[in-house]
Amino acid sequence: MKADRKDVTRGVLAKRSGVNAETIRYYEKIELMPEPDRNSGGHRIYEEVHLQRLCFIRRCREMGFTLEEIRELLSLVDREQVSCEHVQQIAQDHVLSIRQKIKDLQRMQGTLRDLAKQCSGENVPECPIIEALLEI
Amino acid sequence: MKADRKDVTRGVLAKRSGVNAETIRYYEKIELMPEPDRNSGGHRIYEEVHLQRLCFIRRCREMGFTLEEIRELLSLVDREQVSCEHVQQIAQDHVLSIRQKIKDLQRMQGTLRDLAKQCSGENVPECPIIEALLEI
DNA sequence: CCTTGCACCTGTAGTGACTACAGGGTCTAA
DNA sequence: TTAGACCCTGTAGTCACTACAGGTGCAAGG
Repeated sequence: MKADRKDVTRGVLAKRSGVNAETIRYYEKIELMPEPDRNSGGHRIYEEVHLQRLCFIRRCREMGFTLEEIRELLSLVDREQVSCEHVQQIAQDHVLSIRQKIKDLQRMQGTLRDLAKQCSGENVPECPIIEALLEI
Repeated sequence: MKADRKDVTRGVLAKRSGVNAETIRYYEKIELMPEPDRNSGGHRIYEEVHLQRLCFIRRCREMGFTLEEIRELLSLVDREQVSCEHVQQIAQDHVLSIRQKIKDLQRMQGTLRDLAKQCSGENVPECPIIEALLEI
């Protein structure tokens, strides 16, 4: 297979998918992406199916799914055994964990704001934030 | 220095501070915690000041500060150059990054709920969540 | 005094999800 | 033809821990 100027190389796939080129190699290594064909020079040449799969992964990552969760979703797709029931279970679990993270962050924000309220913010050498944090 | 049943060993410090015993060793290695004295058998023996510092670190971690941010806060304390101005700047930056994280998570949650709404959740072999994620 | 068993010691490797590098080879446009 | 952009490989680094292996110290019970 000779090189062709229209070949989708790793860099091109990276740009089209919005996934870093090194990350694509990483996904291949951990077997989240299949090995593509190579041209005569050993360069990876991708097909449309790779782009679709990579975009799927990117979107899932944007929604905070872990790679293992994505692996599970992809295995349903690969085995053509997608069922609403199963997918919705995974999605629901994920929503719950997001909700917990939001709660945790809101608590942090609250505590930090309470502390900052006691603090003048002026250039004085005694800070109530530090004092509070140092109390045993 | 002989061993003493009242000595604060690493395990005792771990319990009192709520920080994992291995983590204490890690904090020492990265020079966030100072090296304590050792008894004749080579075991670490901690003082009150270590407990205070470790609790400070734990509280900061609970508020989501990175170890590098904590290092900065601690260096102010160590140099006795705490100023409200500086501390409040660090705290404010941190509040902003927390707020951004909350926003990101809320967006995720929204998208995921929109997707899930289109999904019956029944045991059917075509899931609109997957379909949507697969679209290029 | 001796033994048992827990806590401690050290250094190192693993986690997740990448990212960056070194030291080479390939490809393309001027 | 050649410069330089891209690609190849394997490996090491990131963050904040956590877990392990293989050995030593210590306190309490018999």
